[in-house]
Amino acid sequence: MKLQINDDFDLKKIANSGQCLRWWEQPDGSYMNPHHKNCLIIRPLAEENVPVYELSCDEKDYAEIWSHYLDMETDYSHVRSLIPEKKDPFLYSASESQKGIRILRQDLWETLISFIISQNRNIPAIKRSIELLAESCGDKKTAPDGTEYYSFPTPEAVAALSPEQLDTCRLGYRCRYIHETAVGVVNGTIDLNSFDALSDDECMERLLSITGVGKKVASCVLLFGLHRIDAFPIDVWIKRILENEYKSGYPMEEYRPYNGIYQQYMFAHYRELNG
DNA sequence: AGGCAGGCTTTTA
DNA sequence: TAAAAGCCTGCC
Repeated sequence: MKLQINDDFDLKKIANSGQCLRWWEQPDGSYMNPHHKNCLIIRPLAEENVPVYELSCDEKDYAEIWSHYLDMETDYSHVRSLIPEKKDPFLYSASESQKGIRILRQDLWETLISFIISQNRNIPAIKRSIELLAESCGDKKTAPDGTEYYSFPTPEAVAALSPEQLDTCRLGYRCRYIHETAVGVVNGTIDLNSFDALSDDECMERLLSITGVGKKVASCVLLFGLHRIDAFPIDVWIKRILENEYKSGYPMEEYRPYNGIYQQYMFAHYRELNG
């Protein structure tokens, strides 16, 4: 189907933002991304300067799955318009240069495992481990364009892996965290379905009780897996930003409930400048 | 109680 | 060789 998108929407910026580790750029400039049991291909069409895209799904699947996944309910240009240009020139210029990023509504389980894997590693290495894990126990699928890929493994599939099999995914010391988390989800110790009904703070508390999940990973899971858009992950880059650009403090209270979206602008902007 | 040092696997630049 | 979308353990 064809779709015109008038709000902020930049495929490349979303794919490179670091929130999604399985968006694959195709030779023709389109992007393919698996989600649950489905896979979507989005191809930009340059038609008379109108932001039109060709999606590999039909209207029904767009309405039921992909519109929500792409967070089309949120008006990002409005969220950007709330940034005080003169009072906070750094955030303002970050939001201008990174306009087009959206916070996807990704699967909670996949996000949890992906960000446990992410700790103390750079993005190419993270993506590699995730693909190895998918290949080792995900299901082989065929994308709408005929490409083969592996779905993100279920908790049951990961829990069933032997230590030797997990070790082939180059997870290093995170092997134990991944395995214990998968087992916890399977046996009900970790009830991912219960999170939606909880407050941000309650979600944070439960996430922190998982071995291998600290404050940073938990914040990423809140933001990317539970769509709590006020969550503010502080990684090495954000830490540098706070130290260098906000010596007199960052106005967290003032920016509620959009701290997570602003964090994404700053993260991507700073990495582009210094990474 | 809360903060800090040291260690951890592997990849990337 | 240092750094990488950090966390855990042990120690104070």
